[in-house]
Amino acid sequence: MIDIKFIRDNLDAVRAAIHNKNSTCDLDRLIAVDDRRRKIQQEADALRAKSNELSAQVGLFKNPKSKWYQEAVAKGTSPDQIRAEGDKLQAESASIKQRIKELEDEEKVVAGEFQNLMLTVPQVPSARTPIGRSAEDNVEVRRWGEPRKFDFKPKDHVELGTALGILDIERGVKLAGTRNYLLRGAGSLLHHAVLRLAMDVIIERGFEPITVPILVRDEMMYGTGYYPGGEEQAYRCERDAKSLVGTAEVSLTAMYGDEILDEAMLPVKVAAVSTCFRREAGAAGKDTYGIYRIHFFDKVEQVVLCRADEAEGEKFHHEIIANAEIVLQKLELPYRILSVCTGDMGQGKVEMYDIETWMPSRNSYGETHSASRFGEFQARRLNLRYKGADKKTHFCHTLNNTVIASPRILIPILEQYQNPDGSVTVPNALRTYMNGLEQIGARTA
RNA sequence: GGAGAGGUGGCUGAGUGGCUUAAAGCGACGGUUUGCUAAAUCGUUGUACGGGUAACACUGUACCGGGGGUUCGAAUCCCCCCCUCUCCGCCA
Repeated sequence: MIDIKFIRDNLDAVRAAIHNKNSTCDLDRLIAVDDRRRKIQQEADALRAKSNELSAQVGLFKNPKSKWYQEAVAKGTSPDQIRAEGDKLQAESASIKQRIKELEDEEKVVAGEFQNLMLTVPQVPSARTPIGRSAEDNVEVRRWGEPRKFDFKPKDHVELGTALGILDIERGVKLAGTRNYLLRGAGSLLHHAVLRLAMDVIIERGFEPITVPILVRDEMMYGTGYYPGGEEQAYRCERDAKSLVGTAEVSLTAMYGDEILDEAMLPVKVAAVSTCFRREAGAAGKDTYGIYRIHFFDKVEQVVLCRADEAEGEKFHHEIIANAEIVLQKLELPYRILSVCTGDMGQGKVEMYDIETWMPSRNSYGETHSASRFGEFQARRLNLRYKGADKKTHFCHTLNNTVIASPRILIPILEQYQNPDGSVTVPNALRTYMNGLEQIGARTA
């Protein structure tokens, strides 16, 4: 959500954002509803003021203990006269109440529509964000590392993992349906090793590790911008009005919602490893092979809450991207960074970069990380604020990025590190997390 | 899951229908006093949305966990929900 005042003052910029982000937000309707909302408020406020005034008077007339009453009696006014006067005012008050009631009913309807429209207004993207319709218009920023050139016919991760007995998709599907899997033995160890490495890196970079709920109240989904619109993508537990998160970003970002932080607490840098649940509705038939697009996975996520300062937000954006790069570089996996275009970035984002890691079986880079900067979009929805040195409260700015998501990252690991005999060399950086294991499969001796 | 007790400003805590624009204290901020620290003393002290202004000032409304209701008038009475605590039961 962005500031209605900002919207009214920057109609052109918002209109452009709606167009460039392929948003269906009806800006004209929003402005019309807001106009009506303000009119109603003004009228109702005036009536309420009048009503309060009358009630105060009636109070004096009806309360024999009041100073006014006692003075009136002392002056010779009879209790009957006072009561009659009070009844008259009371009748007048009642008629005003009737009109207030009507206005309030309309206010409720209008405010509801206003809220719904406000939730659909996109954040204005940064000036350097490329304008485009879809993922095809994303712009590559830089690359690191060289994709491996194989002198034998490389296998894909499913062939490798199944033959090694570390990946069992069939039984995963038997248990839980399509897009499910089992990781076994060294596969499971590899999965945990990657997460441990990522946690160690992010902690070393100054982030507080936090264990968070992954089944959260729906309002956290609204607060972080996943709802409305993303309900189909999430597993909702309707009878509890809660949802399984698709990322720990939700819990980490909403953690301080409805609070006013001391500026000295900022920036808040937190990270969590959590299981992530995604229904992948609408993705039927897409990436059905292997463990690329699956219903559950584990992810180390990093979140920064900082002051409402554009430059500071940009600084932290670079920082959280660098954090993810450190992990990939430790794993010696080639990757590239994309500046995500307006049409592909999501309504709440100011700026977004994806990191794609080289996946031999796709003969291309595949998305493994996503780094977003939201400005105050999420903070406004979450009512997440801080008190600044200027004594005023401001909405925080929020950012987040993947540190590592597994098992998707196992795709490039298995495929890049495979050997001609079908074994897989364990990346150096992971060996300490796997009891020194150097190779999965064929004998090392 | 059962029974009970609660939820008031940054914090503690009064307030059971109208002299409450939420007492008092603490904290914070500002002034005075002071060789420094401490103490004393005086004052200020929330949020949101409107109106107003160049910006202040000023001003209206709402807010005592959330939402409804009763009433001319609700922190206070009624209903529903959420949360916390205590005891019991169950349990990794």
